[in-house]
Amino acid sequence: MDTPEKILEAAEQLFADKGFGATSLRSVVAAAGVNVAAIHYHFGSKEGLIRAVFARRLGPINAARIELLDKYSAAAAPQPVPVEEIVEAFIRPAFAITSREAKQSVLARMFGRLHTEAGGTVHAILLEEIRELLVRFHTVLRQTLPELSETERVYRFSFVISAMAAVLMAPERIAMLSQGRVPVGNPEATISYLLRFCSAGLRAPASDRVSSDSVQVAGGEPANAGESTRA
Amino acid sequence: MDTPEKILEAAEQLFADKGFGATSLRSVVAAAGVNVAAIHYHFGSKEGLIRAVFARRLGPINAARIELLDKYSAAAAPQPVPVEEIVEAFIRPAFAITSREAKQSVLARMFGRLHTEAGGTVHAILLEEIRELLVRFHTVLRQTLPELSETERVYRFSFVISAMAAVLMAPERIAMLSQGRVPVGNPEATISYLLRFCSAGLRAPASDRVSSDSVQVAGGEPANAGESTRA
DNA sequence: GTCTATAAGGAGATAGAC
DNA sequence: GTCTATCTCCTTATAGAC
Repeated sequence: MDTPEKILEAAEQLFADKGFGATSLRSVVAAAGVNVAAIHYHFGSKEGLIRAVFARRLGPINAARIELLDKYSAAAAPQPVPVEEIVEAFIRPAFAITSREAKQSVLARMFGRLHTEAGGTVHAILLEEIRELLVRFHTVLRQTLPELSETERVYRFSFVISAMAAVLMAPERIAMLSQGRVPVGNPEATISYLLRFCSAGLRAPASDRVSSDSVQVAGGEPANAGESTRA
Repeated sequence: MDTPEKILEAAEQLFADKGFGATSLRSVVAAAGVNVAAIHYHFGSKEGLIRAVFARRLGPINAARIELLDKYSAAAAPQPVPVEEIVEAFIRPAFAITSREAKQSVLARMFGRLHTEAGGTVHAILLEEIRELLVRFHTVLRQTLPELSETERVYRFSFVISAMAAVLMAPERIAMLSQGRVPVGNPEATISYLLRFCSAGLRAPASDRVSSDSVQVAGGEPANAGESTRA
């Protein structure tokens, strides 16, 4: 393993454990067994390192998301994609990378942190990377749930992201919430719980009246075609 | 306004904006217009300050949560409390404190941060303060949703907490997710969206088979009506 | 109680020898 | 490419005058 890779591995682990802001470059080089100057030589700055760590992982995950969504889209056409499949296409790839390797949940926790660590550089990096992805998912969701106002649809999908991100970031928090009574760590079970909860939540009857609210989106389809109150 | 209070106000604002770890005591004293040494004189340390900031706010919110839950509990007796009311009892008090004063969402964002800023001191402080509250809510939830396994029930309530915390912490993230198309800031609408989504999610058909896991509780509806098995 | 001054150390980043 | 040494800045915390 060459020096840049050693640094990336160590940084990933530390970012997952302590967060981006709280991880010092000095702790990274100590964990990687390389020199202090190596990070700046290879990545330029701390922000450059964070960016590189993500670039290595976020791409494949988002590609898998799009691939799954395309698959479900094709299978459902010309009907809208079922809610469950939209949610699964978004959630599963984020967990998939976890169960493959021994490192377990390091990646998952780092990505969870990416969603919850607000403000500043990190948030900007995330947004840059997933903007296109979100447009894609919202487009599909709009067809599946036309009875929701644009606003409520966006809120609901943000709830899905939040629930997923939180459980990715700190699976052990679940155990804490239950005073240790509940086992933790089975990714397949977690995915299943998330799918049930989020799908039902997305499909809940609309809260907004569908009226003046629907916002026209450039390049998107007209929102709120038929108004059906479906559970 | 005396010095300790000035410090608490300024700290609250900064913690909400930048997070606990990223807020330096120097920025707090600068914002409060007091001296560097004042914090240590009045609160002993940074951790002492964090603790004091929460002690001032978390108590009343959790008291309001319990009060609401008791009210709904009494109104429903001897039936289980409806899911919507359990969720509302948990969510509304966290937003209520927001809309009262001009400070707007400072408090809300700080509490959101409290939920999402994982690890270390802050998490320990939170857990200490809300342990009793969680036991109470889970007890009520167990009666309302006896068809869920204990594990799935705990997961689902953690999703509720996550969704709420995320929107409390960064309401502007919603706007970002939607490329700025969606307006933000109406607390009552946000509560309404959360209630719909979370209630439906909690009430979704069980994913787990109810076997050895479920803790038996008296007085529930039949379990697992129309269940389509999905991984 | 409040201030100035300062201690003691960690942060990110860089220059220059090898 | 990798190292040592160092710069500059910022952090928490404290000592002691007023």
